Amino acid sequence: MADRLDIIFAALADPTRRRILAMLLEDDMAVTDVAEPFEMSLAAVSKHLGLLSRAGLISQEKRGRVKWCKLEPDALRDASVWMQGFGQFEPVNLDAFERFLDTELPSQKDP
Amino acid sequence: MADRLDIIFAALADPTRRRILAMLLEDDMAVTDVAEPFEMSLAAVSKHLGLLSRAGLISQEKRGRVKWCKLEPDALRDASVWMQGFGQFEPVNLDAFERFLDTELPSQKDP
DNA sequence: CTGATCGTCAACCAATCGGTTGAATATGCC
DNA sequence: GGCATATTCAACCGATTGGTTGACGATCAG
Repeated sequence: MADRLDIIFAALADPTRRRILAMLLEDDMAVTDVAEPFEMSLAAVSKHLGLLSRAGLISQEKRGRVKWCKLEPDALRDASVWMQGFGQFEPVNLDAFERFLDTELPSQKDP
Repeated sequence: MADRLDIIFAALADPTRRRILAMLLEDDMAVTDVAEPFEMSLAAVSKHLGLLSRAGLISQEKRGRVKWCKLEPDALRDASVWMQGFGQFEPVNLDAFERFLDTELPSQKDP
C-alpha cells in the first residue's frame, strides 16, 4: 500500500506533470486546454491529470462536457513539511520559484 | 534527458529511500549499517543508495573498505523551492517534521 | 436527429523499477 | 598468503510507467 508521500513525490517526478501544475497555478483549465501545449496525445495528458488527481494535487470537476482542473496546493503541504525538515531552508523565496518556472516551462522543445 | 528535479522527486518517491534519508539525518553511516534494518538484500539497499547519490541527496566516500554515506540536504533546496511556490506554506515547522518521522519510520514491520 | 467536441477506456508496447541471486572486486586481519 | 568483511556488478524477473492508437460514452450546436 503506497504511502501518501509515495504518490505525491512520484506525481512530481515527471516534467509534464510539474509543467501542468505550473500552468494551473495561473488559472483553472479544461483538460483539452491543458493538453494543447504538449506534444503528446490527449489521452496521455488525461492520464497525467488522473494521476495528479489521485495524488490530490489537483481536483477535477465536470461542468457540461468540459472537465475543469484546479490546483490543490494544500496537498503539497505534507511533502513540503517532510522536505523542509532536512534542510531548514530559509523561508519561502518566491523569486527563486519564479526562476524555476522560467527554466522549467520552456522544457518542451519546438520541433 | 531527465531533469534534476525529475531525479530528486523520483528518489523521494520510495519509502525505503525516504527512510534512509531520515536515518542519515542523525549521522553518517556505512552501507552495511544502512542496510541492516531493512528486510531486503544488501544489493538492493546499495542500489537505493546509488540512486540517492545520483540524485545528489547523499554523498558517498570510501574510507578503507567501508563506504560512508552522508546526507546532502542542500540537494533538496531546489525541490523545496519548487514546491513552496505552490502553497506559500508557513515557515519551517520542525514539529510537524518530527511527527512525520514518527509516522514514517516504523513503516517497516517486524516479522 | 446529426454531427462535432470533450474526455476516458482498453489494449498494446518499450523502458524503467524494485527486488532477487551469485559472482566479482577491494580491503583489512592474522 | 589466505580468509573474512564490505560493497558492487550482472543477469534475471515481475510489476509499473509513459506513451500510442482506436473505439466509446456524454454533451452541446444546428
